[in-house]
Amino acid sequence: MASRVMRYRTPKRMAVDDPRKRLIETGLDLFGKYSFDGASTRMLAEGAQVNLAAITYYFGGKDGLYLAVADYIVEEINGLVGPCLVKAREAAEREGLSREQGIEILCELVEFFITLLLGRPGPEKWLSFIVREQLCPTEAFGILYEGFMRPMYQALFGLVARIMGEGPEDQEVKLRVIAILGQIQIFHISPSAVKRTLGWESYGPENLEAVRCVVMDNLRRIFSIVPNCSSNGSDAWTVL
Amino acid sequence: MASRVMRYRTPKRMAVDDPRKRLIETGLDLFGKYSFDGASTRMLAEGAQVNLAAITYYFGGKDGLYLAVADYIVEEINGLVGPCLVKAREAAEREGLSREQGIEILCELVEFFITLLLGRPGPEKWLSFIVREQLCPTEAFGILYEGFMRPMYQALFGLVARIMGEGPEDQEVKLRVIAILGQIQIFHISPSAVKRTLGWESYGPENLEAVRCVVMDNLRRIFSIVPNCSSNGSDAWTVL
DNA sequence: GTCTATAGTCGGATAGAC
DNA sequence: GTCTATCCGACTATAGAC
Repeated sequence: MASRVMRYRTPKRMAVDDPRKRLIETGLDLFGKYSFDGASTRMLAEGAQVNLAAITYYFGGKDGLYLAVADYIVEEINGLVGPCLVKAREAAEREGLSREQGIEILCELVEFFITLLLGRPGPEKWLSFIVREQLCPTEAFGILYEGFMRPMYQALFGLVARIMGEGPEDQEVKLRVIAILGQIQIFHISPSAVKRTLGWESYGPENLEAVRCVVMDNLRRIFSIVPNCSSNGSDAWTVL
Repeated sequence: MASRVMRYRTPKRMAVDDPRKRLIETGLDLFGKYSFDGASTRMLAEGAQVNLAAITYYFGGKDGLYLAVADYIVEEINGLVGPCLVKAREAAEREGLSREQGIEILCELVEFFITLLLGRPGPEKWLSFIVREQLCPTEAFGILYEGFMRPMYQALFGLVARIMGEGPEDQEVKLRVIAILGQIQIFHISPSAVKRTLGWESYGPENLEAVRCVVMDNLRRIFSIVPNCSSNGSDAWTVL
């Protein structure tokens, strides 16, 4: 993949103590925490324990580092969820896939997302960065959207369309998928409110299990029956 | 209410052309769009069409304006959702409230939230401000949380606890409420991704109706039956 | 590749006229 | 209350030694 950051100095290998990598990971942390303007080059250099001038040397400037962080997020996410999406795409096109099988694969996928996002310390940082780009999109948003959002949505749309017996471009399918992702997303995006409300200090294993349990249960309920949700006011329910 | 902003210059009335009010509304807009650091005092003054020195004069500085915006958001939200929360609290304590009645009131409440947040141009600005405070809480987060989040959560917990036949402090009740709010929240927090994915230019009336339809349907499905979601792995379903 | 020193810009706050 | 002018600190970027 011809990454954008390659326009500047590129090392042979990305070693653990590579100043380039340290800068990107510090950028992910600080841009996410404090926003682009809130994270100064001095903070970034100090956090990565590199010299101030290294930012310009490696990335051409603060903007370049910011875009490199976006590239980094895309690579990390695709590395982790890529195999799952392949599975989802394969299922969506499989001949004779039953509704139950489809739901089961969707459940596995959602469960994977929950564990991935809440279970480890890293991914919470991605979310802050991504959310800020959603609120006020810059050039980095295009990298994120085309890099992992579009493929992820497409895979989920295809699978859920299959479950609901609709086309992957069906609007209700898309809205249903987005709503489900919203249930997961809120636990990352509103950690302060969630923790304060629930009296949690952090997302420990038992808290993660409680979230997983409720979201998965909601998911199964939502797909147990699918209605005709047309805007003509019809409330007919059809069992597929 | 003894608002924090009252520590500085206070006008007799909050007129439409009041520079104080213009600054607060501009602050809401620009802090939400560009973050605290991203919105400079010069941008704020120009946006509100007041002199640069007015910020210090009225609010003691940029920080004071920021906190005043938080106070303003709390007042606006409470003015709009306050009556609904009263209704929810009343229902939660009503003698002989049936499960169906409880669900109906919950649906009305959620429907109100959806229309409120997606139907008008104003509230989307609150969300950006609030989300930024969630990602990186400052003193303003306490104002927001105590001002409207806690009361709102409490009211919803009480109602849903009643529907589920649990106490308002039950963890599953809380998680269920948060997940439902997540379904609504994602449409505000990820407008860029949602619009791009759905090919929407904005949240017009017909789009709003589509979102409402799916979220309300999910809501009814989730509460049609309530399972024992204990962590011992039991998958028993109990109809209440 | 790494570092220091510094240039040039822009930020928030303030003094003081009106 | 409103405005102009200005101070001072912090910021990003760069030149150039090593």
